[in-house]
Amino acid sequence: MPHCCAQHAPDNALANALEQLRAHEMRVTEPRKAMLGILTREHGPFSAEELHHKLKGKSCDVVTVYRSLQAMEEIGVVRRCDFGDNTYRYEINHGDHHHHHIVCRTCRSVQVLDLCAVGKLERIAREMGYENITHTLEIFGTCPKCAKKQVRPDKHAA
Amino acid sequence: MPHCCAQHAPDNALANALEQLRAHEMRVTEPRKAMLGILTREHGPFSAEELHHKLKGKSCDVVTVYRSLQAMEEIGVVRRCDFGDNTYRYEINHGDHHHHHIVCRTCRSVQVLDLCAVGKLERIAREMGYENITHTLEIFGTCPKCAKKQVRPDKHAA
DNA sequence: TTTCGTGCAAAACCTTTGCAAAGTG
DNA sequence: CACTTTGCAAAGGTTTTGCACGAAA
Repeated sequence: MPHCCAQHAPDNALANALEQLRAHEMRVTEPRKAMLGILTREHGPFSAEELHHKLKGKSCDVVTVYRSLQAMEEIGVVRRCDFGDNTYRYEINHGDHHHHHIVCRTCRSVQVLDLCAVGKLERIAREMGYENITHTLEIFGTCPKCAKKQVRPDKHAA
Repeated sequence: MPHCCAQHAPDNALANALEQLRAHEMRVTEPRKAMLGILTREHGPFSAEELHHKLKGKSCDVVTVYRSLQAMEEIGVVRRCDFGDNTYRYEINHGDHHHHHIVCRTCRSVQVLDLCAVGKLERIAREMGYENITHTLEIFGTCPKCAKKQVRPDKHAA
């Protein structure tokens, strides 16, 4: 997949992320570099388990993955997504240029929606005195494939 | 709190919800009536535990609360919110007229944002062939109160 | 009566925590 | 060297599952 702009090319994104760690007085460790390497190179949010699994060689404990993701989420290096299956997933946070997801209610497949229109809500929040504002937005639906083979489309439909 | 319109007055909302259960061939049981009574009368999303706690007298098992909420979410009677603390919370689903929340990153207080601007994204999803489309949108920030007494505002800031 | 919902108990699951050892700046 | 991060083991907490019983349509 070609990248929209230089800033989001894997290498730059990785360098950026590491820079953010330093800016927040966080240590740049092997596990963190490895995790961010994956998150900047591969696309699509991963759960802590999935990410840990991808670290095969230079493996570290799953706990470290959890802790790192949490720390990096707090400083905005990664973004946390909730796809409604009791498991949080993380993706690299490209700042302004972020997107959202459509999650199939049935097969849990994920597609990207490269558009965000939440500016109005964030502005209101800011006017209410909130700081460090972020948001999460996920869209759910039944994907075309699943809609077709649905046995009883109305039973579990909204 | 006065209600925006008759449709969202507690009694009507409750009747509506029960009607939706029947429309989906779901049984109208005591626990479900009680749960929906609370969800239509009291405001603010509740976790399964919280809801169960509010059922004191006509109590049922927590498991039933979990199962009912899940079932009612699937048919769109309630909406599930993720406030980033590993606990799902549910609120009655007023269909079109829904709102969103600002959650304080620090004290977890919640305020309502009575506005939704996700139409564009939902439209795109529909054009992609998705059906039964819904979404979740939560805004996070540090509330004014917490921003003031923050010891090291930059350490955990985005 | 047939199907769906509930209770109870137990499991599954993801995530967090404590503490000593190791690594980073 | 001071401070942060990691590993391991264990706990925590929420949510799910199985099965027999009870309730709704």
